[in-house]
Amino acid sequence: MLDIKFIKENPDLIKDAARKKHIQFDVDELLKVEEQRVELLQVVESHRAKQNKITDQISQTTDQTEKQRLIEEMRTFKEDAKKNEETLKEVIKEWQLLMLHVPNIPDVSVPEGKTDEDNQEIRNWGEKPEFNFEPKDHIELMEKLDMADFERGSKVSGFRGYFLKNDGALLSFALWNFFLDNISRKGYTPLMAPSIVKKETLIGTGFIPQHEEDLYKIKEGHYLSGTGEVPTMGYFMDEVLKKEDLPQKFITFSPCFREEAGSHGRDVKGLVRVHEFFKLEQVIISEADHEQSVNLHEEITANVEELMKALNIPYRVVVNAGGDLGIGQVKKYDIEAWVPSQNKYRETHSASYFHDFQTRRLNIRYKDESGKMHYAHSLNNTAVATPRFLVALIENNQQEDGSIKIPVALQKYLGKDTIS
RNA sequence: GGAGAGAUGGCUGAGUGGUCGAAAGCGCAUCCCUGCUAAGGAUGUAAGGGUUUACGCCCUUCGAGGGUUCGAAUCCCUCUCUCUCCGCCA
Repeated sequence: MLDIKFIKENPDLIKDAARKKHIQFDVDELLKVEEQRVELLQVVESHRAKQNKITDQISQTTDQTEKQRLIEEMRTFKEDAKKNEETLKEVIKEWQLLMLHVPNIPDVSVPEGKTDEDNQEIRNWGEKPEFNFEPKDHIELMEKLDMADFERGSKVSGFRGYFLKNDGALLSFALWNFFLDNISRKGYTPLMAPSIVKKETLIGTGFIPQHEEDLYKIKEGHYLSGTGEVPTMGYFMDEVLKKEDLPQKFITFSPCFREEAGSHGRDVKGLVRVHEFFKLEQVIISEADHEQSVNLHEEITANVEELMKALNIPYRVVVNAGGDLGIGQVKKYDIEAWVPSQNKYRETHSASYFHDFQTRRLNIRYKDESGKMHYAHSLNNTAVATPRFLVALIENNQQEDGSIKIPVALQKYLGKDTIS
């Protein structure tokens, strides 16, 4: 959500934001409704002011006849206002719905483009492994080593179901601990967050109304969150924070659930795209300062790159094109790990910042030194998402005999140097 | 699942039909006193919105939504959440 004043003063910026993000939004329609809203508001408010005045008179009048007369007067006076009050309510409803669809302004450095194919690589790291044998994909590798069971996964859970078994399970725990350890050490507060979340948190973070179809709805008003970002942002919903307590940095662990609506033909096998997975997510609530947001965005990206390097997984960082940004994102980097079996980089992490888009919807504010209220800024990035991350880890470290070499940094977390 | 209690400003907490946007305390801000990193005193201090060059004026908000009433923090209904006791349970 953006400030309506800002929208009124900069309609062209909104138009351009919608264009760049390839989002349909009619700013003029909103401005028309806004005009109606203010106009009606003034009529209704002046009527209410009069009403309040008479009410005061009634309470102060000692003359009983006069009192009765005023009360009679109020009865008819109230009737007159009813219609305007009701119209105003409807206009506000319409206004609120439109406001939820106003896209946030993408940063000037965000490249033009419609889809993730237009994302631009800004750097890459690591040597793509050269195998002197035919590399296998993670499915084959994991099944051979009894690390995963996909057949029973779909028997029990259905499409995209999976079991992780033996070292497949242990490797997941090792990764979680590795990332949690290293990132919490940087001052991020470990948090285990609920996955069952209320609708407000999803509206607040921008997943509803835009992506409701990708959420599992479990009962009226309750959903399974697709990311720890949602409950972590909800953590401070409707709160006023102290400036000196910012930034708040979290490393959140949570199960994540995604319908994957509209992606039925993609990544149908294996662990790349599943309905339920686990994620450690970095979430930051910071001061309302663009420069600080930018710096923290680089920080949460660097946190991951550092650990990718420690795990010796070749990756690249792309800056996402306008069309690949969510409605609230100002800028986004994806970190993509090299996947040998597919001979391409696949997204394993996604780092974005939102300015006050989410905090405005969630009503997360802080007071500065002069006592002025501000909506905070928010950012987030994946730390590690399993089982998808296993794909890159396993495939890049496979040996000719089908065993998996464990990167040195991870060995102490798994307790061995090879899976065989 | 059964029974009961509750939800008030940044926080704690009074307030059961008009004088309440709301006592008191804490916290915070400014000033005074003191002169040593203590204590005391004074004043101020909710948010959002409309309007205004500005001072200001006005509207809304006491968990959410409806209702009763000339008038609701206060009465009624629905919902959400919290707490206590019982039951069940990893």
